[in-house]
Amino acid sequence: MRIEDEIKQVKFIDEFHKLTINLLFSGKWISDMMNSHHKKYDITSQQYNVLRILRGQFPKVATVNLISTRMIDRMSNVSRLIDKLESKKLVERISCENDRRQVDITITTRGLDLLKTIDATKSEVENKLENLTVEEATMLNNLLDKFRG
Amino acid sequence: MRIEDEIKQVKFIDEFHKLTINLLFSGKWISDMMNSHHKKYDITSQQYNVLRILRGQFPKVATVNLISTRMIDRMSNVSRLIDKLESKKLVERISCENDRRQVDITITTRGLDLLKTIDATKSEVENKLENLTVEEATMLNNLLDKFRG
DNA sequence: ATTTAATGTATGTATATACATATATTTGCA
DNA sequence: TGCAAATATATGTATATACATACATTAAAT
Repeated sequence: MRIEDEIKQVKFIDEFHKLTINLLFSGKWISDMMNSHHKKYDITSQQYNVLRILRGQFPKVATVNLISTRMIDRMSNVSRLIDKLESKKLVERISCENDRRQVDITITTRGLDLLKTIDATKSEVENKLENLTVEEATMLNNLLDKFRG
Repeated sequence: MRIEDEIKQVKFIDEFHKLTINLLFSGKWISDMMNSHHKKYDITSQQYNVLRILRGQFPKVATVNLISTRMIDRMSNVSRLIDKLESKKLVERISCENDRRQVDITITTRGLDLLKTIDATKSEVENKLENLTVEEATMLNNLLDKFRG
């Protein structure tokens, strides 16, 4: 569906103006869909993202700092995000001995299982991906990277 | 900058997986930049968006309903957004006579002036747009529309 | 060695947001 | 006409988020 129909706007100043709105809209659109998928498993997309990062590190530990540099949606308070995951027993926090400021975080077996369950079910987003060919997806990726500079 | 460098992720399952992350990241990236631009003028991007919609209608009035169907980032409570704008005297609310459920909203002169000021200064986003040619922007727009289906 | 700066994490607080629900009014239909 | 459903907007509430700031620890400088 064309962006002008999505937001019922008939005219844009130019193709660039349209692009900023299209990017804002598409980003929100995809994040809403992912959120609704993750919500079925009682976590937020941010929490899911942290779990993915931790699985990528597993069995190595990760610090709060490392997590925040790798997050898609960087936020100031990763601590509270970890609080949530810890209370659900999806991650573990162990204070680091070498540098006592640091906190080492690992994903638990339960966390790994949850990820496996979530990833086993296809989200709406993944279905939408079928609208594009591999070539088109590659082109989109390159154009997005080029746009951000 | 390539998305893999932005979030320091080396491997993606495939080009589609990379695309979902790239879209999420790019959307957040652009919305953060716009937010910081709007913040200088003491409004949020959502409020800016509403003002733009109202200017598009001006001098006609707009209802809450019309505004919400045209918003980039649709939200449930446009009412409270209008509250904010009203208290800043950027919009006016007049209850509609024909249908007393409706509330007619118009942008004030002050609101129009603020928009003019904001749009006169180029945002970071607009500078970034120079990374792309018109052809590339058009291609991106088409690919985004096709992706959403 | 002692002070200062830098780093890593956590927290206080105000605001924003999502979601459910309420209120008022109008419409449609038995 | 009278009453249920639909529509338009507003509000209550829990949670999320941004932003500033605090705290503890380590590194650097003098």
